Amino acid sequence: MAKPHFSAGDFNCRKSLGYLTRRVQNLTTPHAEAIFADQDLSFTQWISLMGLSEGVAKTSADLARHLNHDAGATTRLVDQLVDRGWVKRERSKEDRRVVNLSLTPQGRAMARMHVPPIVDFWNHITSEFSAQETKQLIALLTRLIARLEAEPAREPLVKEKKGAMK
Amino acid sequence: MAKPHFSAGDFNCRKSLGYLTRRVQNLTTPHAEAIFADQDLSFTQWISLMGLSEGVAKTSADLARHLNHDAGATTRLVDQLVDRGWVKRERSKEDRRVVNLSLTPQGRAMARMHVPPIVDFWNHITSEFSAQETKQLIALLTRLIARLEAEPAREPLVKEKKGAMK
DNA sequence: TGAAATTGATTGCCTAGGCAACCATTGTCT
DNA sequence: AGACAATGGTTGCCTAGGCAATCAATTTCA
Repeated sequence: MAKPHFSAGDFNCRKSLGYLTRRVQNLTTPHAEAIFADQDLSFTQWISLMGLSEGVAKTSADLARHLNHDAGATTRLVDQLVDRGWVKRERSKEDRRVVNLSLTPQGRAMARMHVPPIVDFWNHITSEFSAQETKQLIALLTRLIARLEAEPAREPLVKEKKGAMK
Repeated sequence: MAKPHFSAGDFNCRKSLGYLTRRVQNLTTPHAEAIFADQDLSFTQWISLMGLSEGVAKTSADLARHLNHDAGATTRLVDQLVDRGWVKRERSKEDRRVVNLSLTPQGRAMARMHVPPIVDFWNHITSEFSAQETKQLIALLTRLIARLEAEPAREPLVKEKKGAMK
């Protein structure tokens, strides 16, 4: 194992991956949400449709993991998508616990329709990056994700907090 | 302006920066929160203390921008930090609208105390990265952030959504 | 085989955070 | 100076999402 890259002693958030990735998220999300502000679907809903569209998720549980949402929240999210006729629920034949989700033609159209403004935004933001740099960034993030996915998602073992929340 | 890096036609979320950065966030946040699960402060509270500690934020409005939170939510967040004796509010002399925030010694200790486990986590995750690669990733993210900060945070101009939310 | 643990999904309940209205203060433009 | 816009902060209200309990189905393992 190589020398660690970060040390607590001279910690500087501006050089920490946690801070930087979070900051990217905090800066981009408002722009993405603005794109959906006058549409009849939210950014989160669009992400869900895209997740189904691209095969990243096939069930509610997939979607929950994908969005890092609670299972309950995801059920309600899917409810909305079903209500609007964008998603279809179908009890699985192989494993009767799972409910398979699929996009309706309208859902598919709704997902695809909002891709261009998002792509435009990112092209705008990365306009000063070279092709090489963009590629590098994508590759590094992909490796980081692979490493994180290998890491067991540890759940909060101790439910009680130290101090009373009151 | 160079050739754009992304196109809507052959969109693939696994190669999109929005998807990748969001995924990093979704995968890391649970780990970070697990670190605070048995403590008497939350991850968000710790981030706030760190923001004050590192001078990234000096006021409630700063903190709101920093966390990408609503001003109201931030007021209540600060309330909690003040109640616990970690943060002090002080009306500014120069601009009597602003309330300057500062860490108490306890607040400073609380912030610093939780740095090591976070750093350990990131060292663990990046253990297979070379020093060069880590540096590169940090540099690219930093440039991305600079570009995003230059971009005006567009607010939702049209308040009404297209379809009735009901 | 059968008991226990695991997983998927749903629901009720509760909290963190978004939205809007509000006031005070400051900056800007004429 | 005075009107108007912009900013900082607080509060009430509401919603999205977290937690826990529950049930059904499946897997694991003694």
